[in-house]
Amino acid sequence: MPVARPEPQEPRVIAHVDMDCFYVQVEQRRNLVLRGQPTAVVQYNDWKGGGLIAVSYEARGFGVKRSMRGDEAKRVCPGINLVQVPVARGKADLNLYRSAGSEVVAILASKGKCERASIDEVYLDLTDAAKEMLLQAPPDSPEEIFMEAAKSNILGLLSDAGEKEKNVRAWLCRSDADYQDKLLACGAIIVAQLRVRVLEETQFTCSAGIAHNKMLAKLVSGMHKPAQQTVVPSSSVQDFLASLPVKKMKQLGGKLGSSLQDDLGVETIGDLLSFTEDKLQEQYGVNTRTWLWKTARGISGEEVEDRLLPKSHGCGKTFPGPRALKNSASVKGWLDQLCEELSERIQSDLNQNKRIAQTLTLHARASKENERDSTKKFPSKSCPLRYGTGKIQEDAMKLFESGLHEFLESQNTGWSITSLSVTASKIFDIPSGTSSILRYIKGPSSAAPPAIPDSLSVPEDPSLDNDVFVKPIHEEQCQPSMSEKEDNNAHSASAISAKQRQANEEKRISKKLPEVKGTSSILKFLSWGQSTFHEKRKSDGLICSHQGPGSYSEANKAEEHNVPAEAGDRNNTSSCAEPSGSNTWMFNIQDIDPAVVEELPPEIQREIQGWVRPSKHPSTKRRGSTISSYFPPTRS
DNA sequence: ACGGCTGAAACC
DNA sequence: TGGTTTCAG
Repeated sequence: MPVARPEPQEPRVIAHVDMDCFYVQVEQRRNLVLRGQPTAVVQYNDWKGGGLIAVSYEARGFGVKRSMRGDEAKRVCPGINLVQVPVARGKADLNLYRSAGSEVVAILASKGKCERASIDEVYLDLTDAAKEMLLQAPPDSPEEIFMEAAKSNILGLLSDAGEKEKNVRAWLCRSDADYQDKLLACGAIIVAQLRVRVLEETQFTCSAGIAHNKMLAKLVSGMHKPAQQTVVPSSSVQDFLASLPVKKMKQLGGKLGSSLQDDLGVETIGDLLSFTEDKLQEQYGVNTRTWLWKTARGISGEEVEDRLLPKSHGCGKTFPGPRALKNSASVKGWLDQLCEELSERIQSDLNQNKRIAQTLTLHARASKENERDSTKKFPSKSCPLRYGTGKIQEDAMKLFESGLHEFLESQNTGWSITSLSVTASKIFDIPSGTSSILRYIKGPSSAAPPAIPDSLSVPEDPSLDNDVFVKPIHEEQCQPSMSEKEDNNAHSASAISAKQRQANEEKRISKKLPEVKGTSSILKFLSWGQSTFHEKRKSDGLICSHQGPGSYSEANKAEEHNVPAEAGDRNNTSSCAEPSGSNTWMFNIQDIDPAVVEELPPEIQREIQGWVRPSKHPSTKRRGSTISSYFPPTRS
């Protein structure tokens, strides 16, 4: 359900930039022969010619649509070029398009706050830049840029045939305009400039919408395509929305939009205006009602987030019909492939952007052998993410088994899996100055060395594959890791990540967030007597097993030693995949007593400082003896 | 037997 | 919270 946000009182200048048939453009840049030709990008050519995921404008002219099959597209447009998405590890590999998207983001982020909305879309908050331009009177922009801006489409600006560009020029610099329109005009010029730069530096064209909020900018960015931009002056909003079909509005393309049509007879956004809150009251919750009310009036307070990188990484594959997986071995095989890709991607994120993912989640779709249409769904499962391909594979398989067990409800029926996916989420920036901790996170085995002292290189260390105490590696021993230049899987240029990290760090401080939620790898530094703690699952909280002399088996023992919580202690712990028979306790990396830090090698001490802080974890409140020096009760 | 693969966000 | 659901492209 959409949620309305408070509207900033000051007028903003927001742009939404959308790449034109992006995957096609990426392929056309790789293979110039495809330029200007009817072209589509397709994945999996073996079944009915594969599914189209992007279509060039030439091909659209022939009636080729996204979500056609390759065969169908050939029928409609025999001359079409079908380019296949690269395949790696038996699945579509979108990295080529991801990094192309990053090229664009790096350019678009130069003029103001920039939010990566998807692989090929961004939002920009150009308010400051527009105000700045407005201070120079008259605004100075190169004629080349102004010419481009003059090609804008201005919503509500009536133009006699052939006079459009002249009228737009006039609109862009009319001196009697109100302040808001002047800001928008500057926004249009800035966006035109950015689009020219994108074209020059990447060879990609894009379209854009410029308005006072995200909703309106997004709404019009696709209105004139390709390679055009559209401006929404305040004065044209009412008329524009009045005739806009409800389904065109973002968030109303699905069930909510259908409900508005079917249940209330609302056909356009304008129709919504005649509905008072009372009438909507019977149908929808308060959030939806106020969102609808504001939306109908073109009001949207949603801010542009300062974020150039994705919040999660996922890889998945479907196994339709006869391809469904029916035994653990085949599931394991595919899961291994997916995890391999995921591991590679988060490793790139780590190396390039200094970000660590905390949670691994497994999703699957499944059906049971006999029950034709069991409504029962395969449950998602998650656990703390441990770096290293082998570990991810191992953990993912455990998550699968756990989910399968729950799915089957101890029935003895056969099953089949029709889709699998693994996702890495809860990604945090690593605070500057703590980067050497990364040496203890396993990197790609093919890693080549980077000799930069404070670099993020992650050396291969086979011992890290074992859940045992690992001695700190000295700087000299530091193996080189993958060079950043060779890392073509990377998500963004370091120029981006530096700027982004800076922004994130400021955000973190202002919000008083903890610097970093620790990665479980830190546990490797913590030993208790001759015991070793093994990281196990659960995101945020960690479930750890204890091995060594004097094993503790039951909750009461755990209590006695003030282990924060026994695994079954929390009502949702049962959803974790736990190794049967092992002793598991849950605690949080943030629960570590600062005293422990003193026992650690100085190098590590410095690293951990700032990571160790009181935990919010409710299950850590009990007080105990021995182990409390390691895992003190929370004060709070 | 399918649009496949991604991603974000709100709800409970 | 983690897990589910919705939406989008």
